[in-house]
Amino acid sequence: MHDLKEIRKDFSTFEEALKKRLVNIDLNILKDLDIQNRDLIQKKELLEKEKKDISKSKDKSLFAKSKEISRSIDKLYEKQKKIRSDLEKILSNIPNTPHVDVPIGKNDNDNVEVTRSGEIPEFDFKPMSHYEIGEKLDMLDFDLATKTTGSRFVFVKKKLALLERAISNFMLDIHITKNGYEEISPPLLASENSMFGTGQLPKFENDQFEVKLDEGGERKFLIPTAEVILTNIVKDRIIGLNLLPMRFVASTPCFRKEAGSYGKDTKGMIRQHQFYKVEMVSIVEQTKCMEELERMTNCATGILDLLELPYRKVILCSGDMGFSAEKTYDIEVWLPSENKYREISSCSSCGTFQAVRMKTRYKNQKKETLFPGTLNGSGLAIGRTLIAVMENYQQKDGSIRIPKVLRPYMNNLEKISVN
RNA sequence: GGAGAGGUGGCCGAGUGGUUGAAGGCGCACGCUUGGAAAGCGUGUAAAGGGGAAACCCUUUCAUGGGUUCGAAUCCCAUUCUCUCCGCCA
Repeated sequence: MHDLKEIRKDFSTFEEALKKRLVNIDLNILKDLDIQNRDLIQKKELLEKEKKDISKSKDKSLFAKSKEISRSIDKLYEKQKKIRSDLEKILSNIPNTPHVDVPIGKNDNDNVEVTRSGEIPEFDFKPMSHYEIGEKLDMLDFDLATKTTGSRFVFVKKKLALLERAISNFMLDIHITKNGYEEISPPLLASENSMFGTGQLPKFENDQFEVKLDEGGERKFLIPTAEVILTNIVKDRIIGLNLLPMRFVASTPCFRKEAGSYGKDTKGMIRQHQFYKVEMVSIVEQTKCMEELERMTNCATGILDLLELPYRKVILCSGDMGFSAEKTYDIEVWLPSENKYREISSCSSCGTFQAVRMKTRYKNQKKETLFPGTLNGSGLAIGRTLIAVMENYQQKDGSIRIPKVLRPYMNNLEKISVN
């Protein structure tokens, strides 16, 4: 969410920045409400002062008047409350503005490749897709998932399940021991308020799985990414400078409705309602976002380097970024069966956008209270890493070689084949 | 599910109708002390909103929302969250 005070300073610049995101929002309404709001606040405060003075004076002859003032204040307050909630409604639906580094564009066609890395494997046979490999090995079972649950779920079985677990543990270990992240095993449900904090709500409710706890309390949602729960660790808090930067990592299941992607990636486990992901989150001083974004992206690509998988790094254009992001790098891994790169990680700086929503602040050196920057990135999507390993390491006989770094996590298994 | 207790500043914790934004402690910052550190001593240290070029001023805030009152952290009601005990269960 944008800080109204900041927007107010320069409406036109803000409007320009928003245009880059191709959103159509009439800022005149916002401007107008803001003026009305402040006007009402001033009137109300004037009356409050008067009332306060009477109460302090303890002059009985003025008590009746004080009561009258109370009624006027109530009226003003009702009006102001309505306007403020209108303001907040508008503000909470405005996406973050793009950082100056971000290329202007409409959609993923306008994203810009930054680097490529790794060798694209060559096969002397036609490489199979991960689901062909998996089904032949009887280690991926989509039909079974359809039977027990429904579409867009999968059973991963036997050695492939072990491989999936190995990938998760391997990534976590690297981030914890080499990259300075604190390991967290978080709740998989998030409150409505937490979902608001990171920007999933109110705008993207259709993508979320809501869970009924029949408590009558606050609504709860299955996390679409651990970003939600890890970032909200600092919700409603003022953080001491000595605690920054904070870096958290968790490996969790993620749940998404994938509304609006009907017909997309229906085959295989590229796009599921449930998938595992290792997620990194950083909370940093607001001046250090770009620095941290580079660092975090390197943590993600570092995993692919170790797994010896070919990938490229892409910077998303203004029109393709997520709601809360100010700058995003996607990392795309090579998938032989599709003969193209597919997203395996997305690292974003949200600037102060989420901090404002979460009411997270920190004290800087000058003891000023400021909103920190928040960043999140996959390090990496586990399901898609599994796919990438299967496809890039596949052998003519339908077996899969195991990347060297994963073998210690799999009893030194070198190859997955039938039986 | 049954019974009870409680939500106060960055944190802990006093405070039961009138300068209480709120004692005390911890933490933090600065200064003194020291060869340097620790300890010790001294000083300072809430947030949000509004106004102002600024100094600064004003309003609000003791879980949330209502109520009583000229006046509420303090009294009443509702909601919510947390903790303890019992039951149930991984």
